[in-house]
Amino acid sequence: MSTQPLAIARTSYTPARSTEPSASDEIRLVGLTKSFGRDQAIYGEGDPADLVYKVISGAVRTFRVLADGRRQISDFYLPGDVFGVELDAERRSGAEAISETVLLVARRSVAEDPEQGQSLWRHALRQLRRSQDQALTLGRRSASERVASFLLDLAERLGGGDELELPMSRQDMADYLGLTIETVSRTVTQMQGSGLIGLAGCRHVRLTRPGALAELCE
Amino acid sequence: MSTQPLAIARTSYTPARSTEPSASDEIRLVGLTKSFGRDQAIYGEGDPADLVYKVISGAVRTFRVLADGRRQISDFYLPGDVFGVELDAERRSGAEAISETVLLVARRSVAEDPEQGQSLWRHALRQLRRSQDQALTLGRRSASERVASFLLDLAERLGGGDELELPMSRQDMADYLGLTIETVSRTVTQMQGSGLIGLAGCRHVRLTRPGALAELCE
DNA sequence: CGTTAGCTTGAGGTGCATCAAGGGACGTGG
DNA sequence: CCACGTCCCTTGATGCACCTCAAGCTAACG
Repeated sequence: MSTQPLAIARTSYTPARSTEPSASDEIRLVGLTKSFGRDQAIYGEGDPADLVYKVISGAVRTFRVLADGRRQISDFYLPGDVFGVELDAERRSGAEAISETVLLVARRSVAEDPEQGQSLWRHALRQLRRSQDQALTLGRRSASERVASFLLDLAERLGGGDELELPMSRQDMADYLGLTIETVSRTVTQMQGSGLIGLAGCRHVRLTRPGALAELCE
Repeated sequence: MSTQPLAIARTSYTPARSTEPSASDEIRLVGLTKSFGRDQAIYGEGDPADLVYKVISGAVRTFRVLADGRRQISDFYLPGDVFGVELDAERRSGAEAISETVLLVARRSVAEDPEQGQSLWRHALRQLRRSQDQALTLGRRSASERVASFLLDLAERLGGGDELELPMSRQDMADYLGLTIETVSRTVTQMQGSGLIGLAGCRHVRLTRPGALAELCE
């Protein structure tokens, strides 16, 4: 749980607007901004799905849990990413802030506006592609292959450099990759040992041999 | 490979039209029908993605393969299902007929027609939901839980009865569930032994205790 | 009635999970 | 400024679920 008491979500009453250039693929959202503390729930499974979100700052995880508590993280959302678009009226997964996070909140109808053109189904297809990539990883890759593909994907999403700050804990990585926290930790340590990556604190990673990492993923 | 020499795809030059009632969720396609033999490729990874398909009869698998041949089946498509809608101009996965199959083939632009309204993004979101379900299964469920959820899902898609004919081989099931063929076979045999299912030939399954199967999946 | 492709079954190995301690960083209070 | 607690990460020892390797078996088909 959070080290600080969970903040009540703070809603800014200054109307905000998504600032991205309106490339055809960008979903334009208009709404309010809202802040969330670490580990704070944004919505839960079964909640009404009448809002959509765009990450302004921070990071978000969406996830499903089985009855006995096993958790699978569906995806992580970083600044600029849109999440919360659902097929039905109810949430099929939960969403939580990973760290102190600011979101742009819009009514679902804004995203579904026909004015948006192709952007909504292109968004859905991008999500689908990511989910299918994840399924390939979960179904057919070894632990080190999973971690390698995760680091490469994250590095690219965070700007493409060879140095990155992990926004999430080892437990989150494990629940995304279908592993245990111990296996993730051991795998990262081994990668450091074999010179594939460098660590400066457990959250700061440098990809020293990105080519070798990519080979691991084929 | 196929027992019979792979048939050249037979194209019917009778214009055909998808016959479903135009519920808001149905993608209406107009095109030609085309037949494929067992294990025949419909398209391969990297092919131009300018066509979309609807299954008229038979069954289809889409899949990705790693460099060393490991294969992950993304999904199976049954009569009435639409597949082949892609984000980019190139296929990111391959598609093959599982058995003798007839498809309705349409230009991609037909599916992307704004006239279709919400049906396209609703289709993409349904696919996404299925893929996320699969990710939960691959990441967090045991072999018997995987097989149980697979059988329940398939039974529902095939009409909801408690008796079903598996359209695919054990190998296909294994590659969808992230297991080996041996583990799938053993699991099915055990389920028969414990009275959860009945088998009449390896392709014909009766769900004798669907409730118990559902409990396995939580 | 032989051939073959796919399924099942068995024996043994292994990659990752589980269980259990130890760090190390950070914040809090004395 | 240092003692102390807490949370998270790491490391070690052991176990097991599933994989691998290797035969058999069954059914469909020529």
